[in-house]
Amino acid sequence: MGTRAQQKTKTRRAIIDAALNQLCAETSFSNLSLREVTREAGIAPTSFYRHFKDMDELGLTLVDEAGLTLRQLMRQARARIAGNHSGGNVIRTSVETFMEFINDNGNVFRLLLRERSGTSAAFRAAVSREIQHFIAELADYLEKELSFSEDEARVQADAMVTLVFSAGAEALDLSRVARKSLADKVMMQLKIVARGAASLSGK
Amino acid sequence: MGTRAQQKTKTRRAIIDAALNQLCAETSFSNLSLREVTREAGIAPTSFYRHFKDMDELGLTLVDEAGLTLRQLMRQARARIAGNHSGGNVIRTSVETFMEFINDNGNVFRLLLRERSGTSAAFRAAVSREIQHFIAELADYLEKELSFSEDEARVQADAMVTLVFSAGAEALDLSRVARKSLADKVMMQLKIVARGAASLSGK
DNA sequence: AATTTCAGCTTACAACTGTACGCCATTTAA
DNA sequence: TTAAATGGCGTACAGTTGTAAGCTGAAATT
Repeated sequence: MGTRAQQKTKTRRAIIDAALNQLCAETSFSNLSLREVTREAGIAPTSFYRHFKDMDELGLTLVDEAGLTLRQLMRQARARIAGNHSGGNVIRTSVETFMEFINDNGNVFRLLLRERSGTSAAFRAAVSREIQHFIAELADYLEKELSFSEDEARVQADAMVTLVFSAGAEALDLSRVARKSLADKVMMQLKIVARGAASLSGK
Repeated sequence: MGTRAQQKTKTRRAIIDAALNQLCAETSFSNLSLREVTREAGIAPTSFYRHFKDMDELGLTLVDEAGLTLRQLMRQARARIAGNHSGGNVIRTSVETFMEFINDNGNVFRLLLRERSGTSAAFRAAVSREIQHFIAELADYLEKELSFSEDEARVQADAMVTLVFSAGAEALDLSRVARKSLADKVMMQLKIVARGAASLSGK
C-alpha cells in the first residue's frame, strides 16, 4: 500500500476512534457533531468529507465495527465453552464472557443499544441485522447440540439474547459489585428459559 | 381556579403536547430544540421558561406522563383479564392489550424506550423507576395468584416485562401484519418463561 | 521530468441554537 | 381603586453547526 493510501486509512481510523470515544454515557450518536469529531481526530472539519459522505455513513461504519466486535464475543464464548471440558455451566460461562465484554467495550455496546431504538431507520435496521446474526448463531447451537426444532430454537434464542442484552444495558449504569447480582439474575432467567423450552418441547 | 392559572396550565399542556408530537421515529428527546417546541406550541421561545427551568425539566415531566400511561395500561390489562370469565388465556390478553397500547401511544412508548438507554442519567433513572413499578405489579400478581416465592416472582416478572418491552420496540418499525407474528413470538416466549419458572419451582 | 491526483487546509456564510434583558397588558391582591 | 404580580412578547447576542469554494503541496502516474 502506497504512502498515500496508508495515511488515508490512518486518518479514517482517527475519525472512527474519535467518534467512538465521544459515544459515552452522555452523548449518543445523533448528538455527535461533525466538528467535534474532526477536532478530536485532529483534522479540519471539511476534511471529514474526504472519508465519509455524511455523518450517517460514519455511523453505519461504526455499527459494522460493533457487529464485528460482537462476533468476536461469540467466538470467544464458544472457545471458552469448548475449552471447559468439565462440561460445566454453559450459561455461566456465556454470561461471564458477555459481562466482561461490556466492561471492555462499553461505548461500542452503548452504540448498539441506543441505535437499536434510535432515530435513523437505517441504523435500526443495521443493528437489528447484527443482533439477528447473533441470535441465529445461538439458535444454531441450540438446534445442533440440544436438538430443538428450528422454530423452538429460534424463539428460545431470541428470548435469551433479549434478556442478556437487556441486562447488558442495565449493567452500563451499575458499579462493579452491583453487576454481580445482575449477572445472577440474568443467569437465573436463562435457566428458566432453558427449562421452559425443554419442558414445552416434551423433554 | 383563576382565569390566570387556567391559561397557564393550558399553555403548559401545549408545550408538553408539542414535545410529544415531535418525538416521532426520527427525533429523540435530546434532539428536540426548545425553539421548535415553542414554535409548535404557539408561544415565543423565551416564554418557555415561564413553565420549565430547562428542557430537562420538561423531559422528566414527559417521563412522568409516560409512567402514568403505563399504569393505565396495566389497569386495563387487569380489567380485561378479570372480565374474561372464561378464565382464558392470560398471556394472550396481556400481549394484545400491550400491542394495542403501542399502536395508540407510539410516541410515548418510544420516549420510554429511548431514554431507558439515553444520554441523561436522570432520565434513565426515571424510566427505570417506571418500569420497575410495572415489574413489581406483575411480580405481585405472580406471587399472589400463582403462589410463587417473592424471589421467583421478581425474576420471572422481570424476564417477562423485558421480553414484552423488547417486542414493543420491534413492533414500532413493523407493519400491522408483521406485528401479528411478532405478537405470536412473544406469547410463545412468555409461555416458555411461565413453564420454566413453574418447573424450576417444582410445580 | 512533467503532469495529474487528491488529502487536508483556510476562509466564509447562512442557519440555528439557548437565553439574558426589558416592556406590555391583564389578572390578582391590597 | 390602586399596586403588585406575572404570562407572554420582541429584541439582541454570542456560540455552534454543516458545508461550499478554492488553494497547496506532496504523492502517484505518465
